[in-house]
Amino acid sequence: MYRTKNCGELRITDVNQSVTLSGWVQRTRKMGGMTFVDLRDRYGITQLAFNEAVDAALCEEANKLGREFVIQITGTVSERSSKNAKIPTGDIEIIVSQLTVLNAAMTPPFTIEDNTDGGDDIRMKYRYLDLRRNSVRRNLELRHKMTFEVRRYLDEMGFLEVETPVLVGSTPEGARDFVVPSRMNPGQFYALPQSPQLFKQLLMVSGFDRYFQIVKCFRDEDLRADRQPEFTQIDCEMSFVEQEDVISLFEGMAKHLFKNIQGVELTESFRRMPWQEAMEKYGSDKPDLRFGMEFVELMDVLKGHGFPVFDSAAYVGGICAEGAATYTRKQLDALTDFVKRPQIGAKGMVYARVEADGSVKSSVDKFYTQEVLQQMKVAFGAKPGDLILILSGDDAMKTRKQLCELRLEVAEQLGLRDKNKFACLWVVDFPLFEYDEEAGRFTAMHHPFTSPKPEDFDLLDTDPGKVRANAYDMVINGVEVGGGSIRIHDSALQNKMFKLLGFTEERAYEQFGFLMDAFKYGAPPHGGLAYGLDRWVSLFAGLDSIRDCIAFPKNNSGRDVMMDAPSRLEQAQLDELNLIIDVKE
RNA sequence: GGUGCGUUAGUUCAGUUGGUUAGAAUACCUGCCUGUCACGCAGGGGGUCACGGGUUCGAGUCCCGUACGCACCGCCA
Repeated sequence: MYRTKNCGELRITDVNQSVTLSGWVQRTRKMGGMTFVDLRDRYGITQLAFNEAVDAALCEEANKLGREFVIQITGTVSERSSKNAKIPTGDIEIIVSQLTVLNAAMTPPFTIEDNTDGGDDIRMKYRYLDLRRNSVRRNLELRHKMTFEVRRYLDEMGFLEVETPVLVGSTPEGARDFVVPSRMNPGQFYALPQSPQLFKQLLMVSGFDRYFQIVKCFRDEDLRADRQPEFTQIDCEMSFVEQEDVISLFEGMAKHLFKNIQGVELTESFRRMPWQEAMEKYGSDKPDLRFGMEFVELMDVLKGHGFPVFDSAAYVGGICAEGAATYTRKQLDALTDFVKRPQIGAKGMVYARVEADGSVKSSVDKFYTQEVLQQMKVAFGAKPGDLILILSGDDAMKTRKQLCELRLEVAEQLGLRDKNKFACLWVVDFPLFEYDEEAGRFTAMHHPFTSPKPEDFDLLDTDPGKVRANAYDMVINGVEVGGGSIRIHDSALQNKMFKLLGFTEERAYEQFGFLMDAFKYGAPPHGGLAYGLDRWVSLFAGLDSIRDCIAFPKNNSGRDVMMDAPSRLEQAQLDELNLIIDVKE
């Protein structure tokens, strides 16, 4: 037997027990005739003690142990003469009588400690060593706990977990597909699913009623800190439901997770915000509501006073940062540079500070009377000590997005984006379509199976851009953790959608014929939602990147640097797949 | 496809105005040390300054290009 106890469970009450432990050598400390070894496994650290005076040969063996050696020991649990209050096993140590080296280890390229000396790159290359560290291991434990609680909740609610295929057909809409060549069908390819969307809708037609799946999804798009090419969704679908039913059940799941994972009891209903309002007040469809700083539109107040930038603008708006009048010129210049970065693209930034006497001092004082500036102050409800920041531009939507970036940056600087605080909301009433300038046509904002709101049906023919969808996103702290919609279950309406999206009838049938056929055989009204597991775990763990809660993530270029994938194929393999590679070097 | 930042010891980084032998911390090795737990003390080894080109009497340092990494924009129904 390799072990009778693990390295995290022995306590003072276990003294005098004989135990066998196995694990990794975290560190050895030689103190003359005494040698201490910290033995680690995933449960904790237990100190081993060797005494030269008692067994010189054994002590000599212990002195030869290197970091990360895998060893097995047998000994007696003993009370320490000097205890370590910092670790749970700190009251005891093992007086070792037997030591076996199960496997020696090379010196690891970085230290396996909470505060490792390793950078991201090297940690990813030796991810199996990185995973030995507490911080990374804890993230995976949290992930496990979350999927466990999700299954518990959904099972209680009568949901059935059904697996759907990973080798599916490619569809042109949406993100790029990862494709897999078919050996048995020369020249043909499978795609990896971007989501099990069609399958879960078909399961509703099949009468499965309440389905879920914790499932890998694949999108061949550029990566970000919160985007991996393969990621995990908690994918759900329900029959005979309206938007309200879906929202209420999955708000319940969110609350279940908050309670059982975070220990936070959320009693109030999540706030609902129409998409239109989110865009106007926060310049984003996923606003961070941990703090205020709502946009205030200033067209009426500031236009027509001779400041050319504002006079010619399509949008003038600002935010009020409470108590930020202490910002120095240098800090304000830095903020101006921030919004002028190419990624954000603002032309400039105007600031106005409310002085102790209530007067307003602005960077564009010469254009405005104190009276106008006071009107502005009133519009924000600003107090002495507050700082007003204003952006303007020719494109209202773009300017709002710039103001959104500024709002988040200022909040970050003021410490308002507290990782231990959570602000949950539903963004609802998304537009059904958005206009794609490049393609010169409407595309589905959510996906082509999303149903329009019945009261907007008439607009489908007259003004598609104004049609609102039965779609909803759950947003926590500015992170879109999930989203869904009530689907179309009527083949005529689905046909109409495809037509509006620029599909010919033949093309629509070729791509989605099976779905339209299915709708003709008795499809129940249905709808659902998918949560992004990786993002949600990151949120709960306070991580900056979803990579930290994925055991073996891809790097920025979509590579697995550990196994060095993707890689070239052997010619024989290419031949078998009927593939000719033509890479332009 | 684009923008910004970065690449120096096993690792994390510093390296001034371009100037002699490129440093620190940590890790590693050796010795000392009987209650350490980030042990301590003494000593030691360890460098293709990412790669290619250019400027210069002289380049880790300046310029151009390439590769790689990170963040972001586009993209992500």
